[in-house]
Order: sequence, then C-alpha cells, then structure tokens
Amino acid sequence: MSRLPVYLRTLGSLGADQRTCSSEQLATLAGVHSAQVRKDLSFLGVNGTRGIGYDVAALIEHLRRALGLTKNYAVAIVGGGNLGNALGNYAGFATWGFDVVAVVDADPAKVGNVVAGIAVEPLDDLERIVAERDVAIGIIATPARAAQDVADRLIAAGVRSILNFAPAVIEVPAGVDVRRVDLSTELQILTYHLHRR
Amino acid sequence: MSRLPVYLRTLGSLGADQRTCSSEQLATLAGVHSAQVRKDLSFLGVNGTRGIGYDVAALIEHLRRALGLTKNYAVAIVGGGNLGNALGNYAGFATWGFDVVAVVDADPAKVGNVVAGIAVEPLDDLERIVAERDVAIGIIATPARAAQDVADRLIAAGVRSILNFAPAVIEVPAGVDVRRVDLSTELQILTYHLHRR
DNA sequence: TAGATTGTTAATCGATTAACAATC
DNA sequence: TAGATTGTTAATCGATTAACAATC
Repeated sequence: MSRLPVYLRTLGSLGADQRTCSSEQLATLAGVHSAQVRKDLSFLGVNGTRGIGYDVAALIEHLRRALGLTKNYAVAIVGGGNLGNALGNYAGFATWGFDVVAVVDADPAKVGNVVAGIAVEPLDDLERIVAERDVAIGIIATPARAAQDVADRLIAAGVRSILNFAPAVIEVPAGVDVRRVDLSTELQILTYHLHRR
Repeated sequence: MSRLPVYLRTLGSLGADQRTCSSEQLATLAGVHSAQVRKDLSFLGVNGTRGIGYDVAALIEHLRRALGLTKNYAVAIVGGGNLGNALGNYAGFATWGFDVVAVVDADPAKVGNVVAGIAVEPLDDLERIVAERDVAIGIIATPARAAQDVADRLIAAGVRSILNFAPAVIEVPAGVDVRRVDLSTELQILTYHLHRR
C-alpha cells in the first residue's frame, strides 16, 4: 500500500543509534496518524512490543520485503529525450535496486547517444531487450502521441508494470499496473489553490 | 480538486464537432463515476441541461477558470541538472500557461548553461528573480539535501506554491502548498504489486 | 509495580454511489 | 409526449481515528 514507502524512508532518516521506534514517532515523522501506522504494520504482519515500540532494523527489513525491494528490478526507459535522460541519471533508482538496463528511442538521430552511461538503442529492439534483459518495469518518457503504442509494445513483450510520464492516459489490460506522473496536472492542482486566495 | 484537471484534459480529447457531453460520457473517458462528475461540476457551479448534457465549450471555460488557468504563471526551476533540464524543456507547461522564467543552480559550473533557451542563473539571485519576475511557482529539482533550504528561500521570497521533485519531505508553514513527486516511491508502489503475483 | 505502547474493536468521518424526481 | 439526462438526497462503502484492554 502506498504509505509503506513513506514509512521506509522515514525509518531511514532516523539516527543510526535508534533501535526502537514507537508508532507515535513514526506517525509524526511520516505525517499520518499513529493508529494508521499500527494498522498498516499489523496488516503487514509486523509485531511491535507493547510498552516499547517497533524494532527499527526488523521493521525496515519487513518493509523492504513487503515492497519487494530485496531483489533488483530491470528498468527500461522509453524515450531518450530530456526526461528520459533525467530519469536515467536519477541516482535514487539505484539506491532502491532499480537497474536501468536500457534507454530506447524511436528517433534514429538519438540512437547511440549516451544517457547515464548507456547507449540509446532503437525502439525497434524493445521486444528483444525486454526479453533478453528481463525487464520488469517500463518507463514511458515519450511524447503523448507515442505513449499508447509504447505501452502496448511493452505489455506485449511481457512488462507488467509501467510508469507513465507522458501526458496521456493509456489503456492497459487487467493485470498490468500503470502509474502516471503528470507534471501539468501537478501544476494545475497548485494553481487551483493559488488563485483562490 | 484534483479531478478537475482530468476532466479538462478529457474534454480536450473530444472531437471538435461535439457540442455537448453527458456526465456519463465524461465519466467513462475520465475513469470515474457519472454521479461523481455531476457532483464535482455542480460544486463548481456549472449547470448542464437535463436530457442533453453539458455544453463542452462552456464547461472547458468553467474548468479553466476554476483551475486558475486563465492567466499565466511564472515558474522558477531550482536545479539545472538533468531533471531541471527536462522540466525546463517540458512542452506541456507552456500549453497550460506556465512560463518558465528562470532556472537557477548553486553550482557555479552550471551557471550560464542554456536550459530550454534560458541561461542558468546563480542560486544566490533567487530572491531577486522571484521578486522581479513575479514567480508564483517554484519547482525544486535539486538533490535531497538542498531541498529544505531551497524551499525556505522560495517561501521567504514570497512563493506560495512548490512542486518538489527532490526525494525529501520539506516542512512548510501554513498557507504554502507543496506537491511532491517522488520517483522512487512511484517505482516502489509498482514493485509492491509486482512481487506479490 | 507503574508507565508506555501495542493490537484491535468500535465509532466516526468523508467520499462514493445509487436512485429518482425534476425537467429539457 | 417520450426519452434522456441533470441535480441532489439518501444509502453505502471504505478509510481514518478514538479508545482501551492487553502486556511488555
């Protein structure tokens, strides 16, 4: 569930000397309610100690397992433009076990460019790349008009998780997860609050 | 509210010849419930016509007004790295009236680089830039460790809306809006579903 | 033991949806 | 008029929070 990454990050920001952590402390730092924390952790099957709190190291380990962060995932970025470039260089991915194994682009002029130490490959090779490198996650960083086609190809090739940065809603069959990051929508939500002040 | 940008985008994708649109059609395209649409629009003060639906052009206009998209907003990007670069080049911003008026960076080596047709300026000039160019929205595209300091300076300079791409939670006083886009969290949510299959 | 904190149930709250009279 | 669709109320649902016995 989507609060787990927040807990994990919060725990990481704790002092190295802190062995236990109460639901209250975790809640305050994560910006949620302590009952929420206890419920989430309880659902996860993590047990704290009454009167003491949760063991930080054990909790981190549990969260990492629950989030599937104990193994690495191969990520392919489709789109070698500015955004794909930025994503390829994003250091945070490696920290959490996401390996960018390919950057592909439809534009022959971009093929061969080096993004984050990886040479951009042709979009035509997408299917082969997904299969050979066991790509688990596809990131779409293309213009909107290309997004659906790219998604279809990723899915046909076996990818079941997609992070979509293109400003387009893409249709996917059941069993495929898509998360969308829409920069314009984020800004529009900000302006909604901005102008009604 | 955060569904409004979705409605707006959906309406934009309608054929140019479609004059009216039912709550049912809008709901299907936007992936929500028709009662939801009617309630949202009713709350907005938009009136449809029973038996007919909503007037598309009027609805778009209402949504644009509600979202504060009838005027332009000056945006400053802090961080002239890959992400700042990608954001500066993001065409979608201009479409919705967001003008990137500055890209600043703390690194003297980056100052002078041209990002999206704009020369990167020193972070030290942030306060002056915000004041002179009437910056309404600040985008933080710095490393995590710099995020809070940058936010503090943006807020001190008068910025009330912040979009934070740095993987850090930033503390802001009441009256300041922050939206956070955390790429690692997005991927972690995907893996949560991935590995439990 | 006394204080602290969990784990969980029950209460609350808010958001979503069903339903339907109003009416174009 | 008949069919379609809104606007809104009431019902439902799910998520959040309060509360407290259990217990370290």
